[in-house]
Amino acid sequence: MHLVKVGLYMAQKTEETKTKTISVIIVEDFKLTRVGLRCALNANEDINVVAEAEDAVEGLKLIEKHKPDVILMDLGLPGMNGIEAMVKCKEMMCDSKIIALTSHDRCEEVIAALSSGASAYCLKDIDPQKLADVVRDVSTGVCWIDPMVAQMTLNALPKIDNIGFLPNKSSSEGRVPLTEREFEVLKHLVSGKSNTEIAKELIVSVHTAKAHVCSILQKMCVNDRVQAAVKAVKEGMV
Amino acid sequence: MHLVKVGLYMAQKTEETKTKTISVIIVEDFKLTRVGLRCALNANEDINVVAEAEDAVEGLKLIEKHKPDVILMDLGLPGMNGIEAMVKCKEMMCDSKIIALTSHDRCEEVIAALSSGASAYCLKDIDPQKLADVVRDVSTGVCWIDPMVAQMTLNALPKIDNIGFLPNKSSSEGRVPLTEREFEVLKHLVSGKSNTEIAKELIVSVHTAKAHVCSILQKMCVNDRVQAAVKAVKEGMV
DNA sequence: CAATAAATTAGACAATCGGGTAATGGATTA
DNA sequence: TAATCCATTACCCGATTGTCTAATTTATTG
Repeated sequence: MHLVKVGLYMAQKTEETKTKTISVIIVEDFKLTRVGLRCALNANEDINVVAEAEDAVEGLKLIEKHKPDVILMDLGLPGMNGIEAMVKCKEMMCDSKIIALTSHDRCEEVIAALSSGASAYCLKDIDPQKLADVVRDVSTGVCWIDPMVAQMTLNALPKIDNIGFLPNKSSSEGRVPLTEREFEVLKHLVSGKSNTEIAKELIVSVHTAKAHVCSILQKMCVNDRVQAAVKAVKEGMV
Repeated sequence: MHLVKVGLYMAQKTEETKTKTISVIIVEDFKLTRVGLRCALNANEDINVVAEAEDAVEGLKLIEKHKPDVILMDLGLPGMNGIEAMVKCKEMMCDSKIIALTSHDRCEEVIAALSSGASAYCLKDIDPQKLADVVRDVSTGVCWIDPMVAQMTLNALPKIDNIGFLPNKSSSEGRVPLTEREFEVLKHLVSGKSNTEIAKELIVSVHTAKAHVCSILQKMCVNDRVQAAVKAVKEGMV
């Protein structure tokens, strides 16, 4: 019975998600931990540790070079800490998902990490195989938070008055989705670039950039790029 | 390979928490969805759906009676909605972990659910086997959030000043604080108002508004109002 | 009291923005 | 095949933006 289940699960995995391996970069100062992480992850054939760094500066270089799917980031690094590194990472328009890894469970550290770009928070005593699962989850965009700190994270969320919460209203109804290209433009827009700069980045004319921005504004139902940027940030579109 | 992993994981579990199977209660108004959920979960021998309810009132009774490990709670219930039910659930000192289940991806709904007692947020198009994984995860206390809404949730977390995190850096050193008036202007700026509109709101001339904006940009070390707005939102200044 | 900072106003200027309209080629779909 | 959507480019035009210099008034602080 159990065998059947696992079999089914693997078969399903193979068809859907496991078409390519997940590339991972490890940023961790302790050599021993680094080796342990690498071994634990590389034991999974769908996960591939492509590089390792022992400090944030080196890590950022490797991240920019390899553009991995997932980054395992230790928070307690010498020099630039993991949180600063994550912020820098986001600034360089990096799409990699970040797993914050630490042995601490201080509330501020958890919140700081998650609000600075981490998609997951793991304590270092995590089961190695579980970590592999988290890597897979996070690579698809899931937010995963260790049991030890999950509650304090949830408590930190702003309480929303649930009056006026209407189950009837369908949200994404009249919403026109942005095209891929428009999303690219939106990212640059959010980073504060002018149309000219966006055009330069995407190697198109200013007219094209303007056309995309115009279209974005209409689809997002906003009047100017500031509103678009704020809405994008608040709704987590970028 | 996979078998070994499952074996190890279960062995570990057995010592700690999983001496018995995970009991689950489903609260969902659509009969068809209810059947689907039950089948998907009961196909796993370590998960046992002990009861089902089609509305919140009935659900709460069953929860009090069975005290399940995990509750699958639909948010769009008739009468008392899922969020109210979760609040009531916490009030009755219930230790069950709650998975919020919905097809909506509205930001307020997500935050409301997670801040009202849910440990996980799943969209209904989740893979059935994945849902079983989430049930296992959540039963150990993990916080799990669907990729579709993960980013917006993380963005809702309060931003913590991450400088000063390390013993090295002295925290808000070279930072010039905004004046009260400038904060007012910033708020309007973030809401996407033009200088003219800001001036009208504050009953000052456009020149004044512009002067404030100019000063804000310099103090925040950004080049334009878009960057200022994004930074303000990201750092939770507004 | 004097000095400093903040808020206010003004004029001017180059650059950018947002909204039109319109055309072309490529890809996908009906 | 025709229709549709997307990306691209172009031009025009009025409105807006960001920076500059410069001046006045009002608090606040030493």
